[in-house]
Amino acid sequence: MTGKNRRLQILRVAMRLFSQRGFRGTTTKEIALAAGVSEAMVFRHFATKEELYSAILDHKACVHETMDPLQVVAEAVAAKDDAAVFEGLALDALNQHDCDPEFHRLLLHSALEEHELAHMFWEKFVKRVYRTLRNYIRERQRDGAMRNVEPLVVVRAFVGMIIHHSLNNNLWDRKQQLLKISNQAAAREFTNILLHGVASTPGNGRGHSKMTQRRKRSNK
Amino acid sequence: MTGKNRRLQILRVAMRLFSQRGFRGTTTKEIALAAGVSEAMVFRHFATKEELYSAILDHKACVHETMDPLQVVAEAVAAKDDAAVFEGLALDALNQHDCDPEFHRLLLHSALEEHELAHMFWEKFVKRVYRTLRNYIRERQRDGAMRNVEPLVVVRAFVGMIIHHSLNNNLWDRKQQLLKISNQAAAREFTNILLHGVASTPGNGRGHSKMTQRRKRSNK
DNA sequence: TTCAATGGTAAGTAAGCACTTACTTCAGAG
DNA sequence: CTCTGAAGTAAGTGCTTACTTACCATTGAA
Repeated sequence: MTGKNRRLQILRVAMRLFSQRGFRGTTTKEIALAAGVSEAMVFRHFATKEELYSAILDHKACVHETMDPLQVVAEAVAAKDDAAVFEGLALDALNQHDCDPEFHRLLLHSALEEHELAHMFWEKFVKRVYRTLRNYIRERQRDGAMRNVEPLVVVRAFVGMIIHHSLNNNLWDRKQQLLKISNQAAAREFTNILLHGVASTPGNGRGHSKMTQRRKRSNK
Repeated sequence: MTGKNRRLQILRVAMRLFSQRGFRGTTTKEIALAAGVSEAMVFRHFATKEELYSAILDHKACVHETMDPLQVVAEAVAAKDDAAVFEGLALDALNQHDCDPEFHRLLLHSALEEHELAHMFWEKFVKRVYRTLRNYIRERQRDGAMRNVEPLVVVRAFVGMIIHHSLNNNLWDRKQQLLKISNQAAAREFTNILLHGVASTPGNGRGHSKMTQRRKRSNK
């Protein structure tokens, strides 16, 4: 087997094991065994265990940091079709999580271990998602299509529903005993709740309702 | 120092360390050092490291499994004041997470490591929360105060917002750079989104009166 | 005074860990 | 055929880990 292929194979095996047992919970011996080579081979390709970990994270993260979060629903954004925007995003995220649950676990592990990946992921991916979605919501608020809630709160609520649902399905309740629902249906329902939840109330035109003004900066 | 006190002290120290670095990431030596005793002392009180871990989890879990999730908002439930019910629950949960972030981390670690605590917590606490809230929502749907969404989806959406917000604040973004908001405000906004999101639509039922009287008592 | 119970430790041990060394095998270029 | 370089390994090395042993020191009741 060529060096490059071997390297990639070790990387993949290690990723699987790290996501299952965490960084500290996985030994280099296990990785070597699972890859069908000797431990020395692992260290020929990656100087240290830490470097192997970083290589995985870099490899995974670079996929995320290049893409535009709203790209997948670009035309819905252009058409200002809120339902299509949010439902599309939700569905995409849920599907992504389903077909790559390892990454989610890896991220959690690294957040708990305070590895820099967690920070990187936050900075390069999460922040951008929040920013982009906030801008979209702001625009729709100016259009009078949504009430004047702090956009970031709306983003958090929406992301919360989705991430929590995924976390449930592939960490806590893998058999979905508590709630079994297709990704399509989940995306639709969550979007429904959110959009009704932030819709401008009837007769409130541009969203400067009593209700939204009443509750600004209530405590000091 | 008496045996009982020492035991408790070791337990607390260990909990702190486990929540910071995970089970495998924490050595018995570190625990002993942090408790100001020798390693042998740790093993006098807890036969194995695993037993120490279990003791912590049992100790923590027993608090949760005895209490009724809706008890904290019992009178709001009786009065069918939806806003007070959900806002109260949200606020209570957020405050709980704030004053005991260790438990949240411990839970995540144990879920990732597939320790039985995670399963226990799910069975004995989460399931009950879901069941109780579902029943409440069902009742309010029969009252005509909420539209006919699958109640468990509503619960998941609501729990998702809250848990995700807490997770953000004490795992990913401890400085709250992305979104800084008081627990009161967060509870209020999330509840607002949810209740508007599932409110019965105009002309669809008899439930508007509740909706309009929702916010008589202002925030403090 | 004695002595057993209690709270505590210093100094282990065996296994496991990340990482290294010194070696073999073998395909292809000259 | 010979030589080179890359793929691969067996068998370490030294350190860390969970856990143990054998011992010390104080206390308070008999």
